[in-house]
Amino acid sequence: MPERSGKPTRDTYRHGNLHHALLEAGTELARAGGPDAIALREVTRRAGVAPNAAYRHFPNRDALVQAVSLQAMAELARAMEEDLAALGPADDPARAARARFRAVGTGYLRFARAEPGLFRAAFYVPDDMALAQAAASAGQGGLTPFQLLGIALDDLVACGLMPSERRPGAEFLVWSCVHGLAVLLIDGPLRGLPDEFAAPAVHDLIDLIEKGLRPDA
Amino acid sequence: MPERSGKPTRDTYRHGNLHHALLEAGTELARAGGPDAIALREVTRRAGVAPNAAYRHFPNRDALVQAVSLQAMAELARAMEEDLAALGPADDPARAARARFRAVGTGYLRFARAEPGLFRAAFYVPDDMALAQAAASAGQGGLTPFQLLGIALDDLVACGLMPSERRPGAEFLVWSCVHGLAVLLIDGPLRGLPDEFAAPAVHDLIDLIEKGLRPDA
DNA sequence: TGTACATCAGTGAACGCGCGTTCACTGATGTAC
DNA sequence: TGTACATCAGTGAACGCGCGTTCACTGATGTAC
Repeated sequence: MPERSGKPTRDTYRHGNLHHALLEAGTELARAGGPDAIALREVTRRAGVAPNAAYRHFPNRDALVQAVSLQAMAELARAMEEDLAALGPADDPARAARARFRAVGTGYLRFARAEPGLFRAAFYVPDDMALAQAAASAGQGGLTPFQLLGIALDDLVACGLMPSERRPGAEFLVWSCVHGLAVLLIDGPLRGLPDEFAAPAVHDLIDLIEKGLRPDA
Repeated sequence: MPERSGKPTRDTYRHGNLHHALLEAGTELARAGGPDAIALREVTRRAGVAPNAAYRHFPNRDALVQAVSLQAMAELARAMEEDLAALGPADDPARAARARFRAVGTGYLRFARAEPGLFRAAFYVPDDMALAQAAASAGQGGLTPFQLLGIALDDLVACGLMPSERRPGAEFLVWSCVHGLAVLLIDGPLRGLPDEFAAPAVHDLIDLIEKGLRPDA
């Protein structure tokens, strides 16, 4: 007759894979409430372990949050890769490049809306270096969201859909536009906007960006 | 020999204008640490008053935070109006419309970078209606940031710099782009980017938007 | 193959913190007579 | 003009909460002989 309390129980003294369990519980908390919702005590509670047991695996709360953040960033990359993978084969390379560029944007925004908590966690940046940490936040293809966008932009340039002199730093411009809509939709004044209004906004936004990147005439 | 403690003191029993003092202290806390940093107890401490005194003026913490948020939004509007006011008189109406449009964007981003805490507070949206509250967050001109942007867009349309069929909902697209850069610069991976890199990004971003809005050729 | 022992993952209890909120109160202020 | 009184802004003390982190510990595991 085990299971007499609602808490997870163990029959072994050692947990087995506590590190992984903590990460997993932290991710669930972030999924529900963003990075601020990751409380060490609650995480250990969910792993069925004393609060201080976490300190065997992470130096402090912030380290756990950062680990969850990296995992969330990788999930974001995976979502973008999914949208890319869903594209049919295309004959025209320019059409294909455009489609891939759009998929990068729609994947990003789809993930933000589907997993707002994880999305916010992905952008939890502690205090120090920011861009440097980009590695290790890759999807299964091994590429980070930032790299996926970079490749899509390179493709646009290669197909003449974007002048090469505008390429340097273009990631940041495009990223800004897409990220802004994501933030307004999940946290900001557009929070809770139903799909039938959000979807065209996403479409129109990517149109605008694409048009803004194109050669001048 | 007053002033024996560091705390603000009063010689009157009544505070005088506690409501205002609480708002002010809340704004200072938000300025330094965003909306989450607004703690009722700290606010009352700064006003030199018992913690529960706040309840004479706000039903709970959230109400105070919302009041600070509205004030911050008004400051944002004021910053945008400043950039607009700094424009010299222009002969060509199209040139003037473009300049005003750009000023709306640069004002927004200037405020975000100058007052990141207040900027974040301005976008504190509790749980319920979001866009509805827009009123009462106006600058001294009586216009909200959203309205300032709308007027700028109307001007672009009037000058033929934007097709009128793209006008509906265009606020949200433009807002997204600018807001995204703001967020990346103050909270996100571009946090702490020095001015000499941020300034051209702002410029290029507004270029991209403007170009994306223009008629097709 | 059996035993002694070091390792170190997890325990149990406690710390101090700051928070939001509620209670019954007090006493200065402004008004009505 | 002077006095009684209602109002209500601010007091003082306390509540329960959940948090991150530290301490000295225990006991299962895996290794060395």
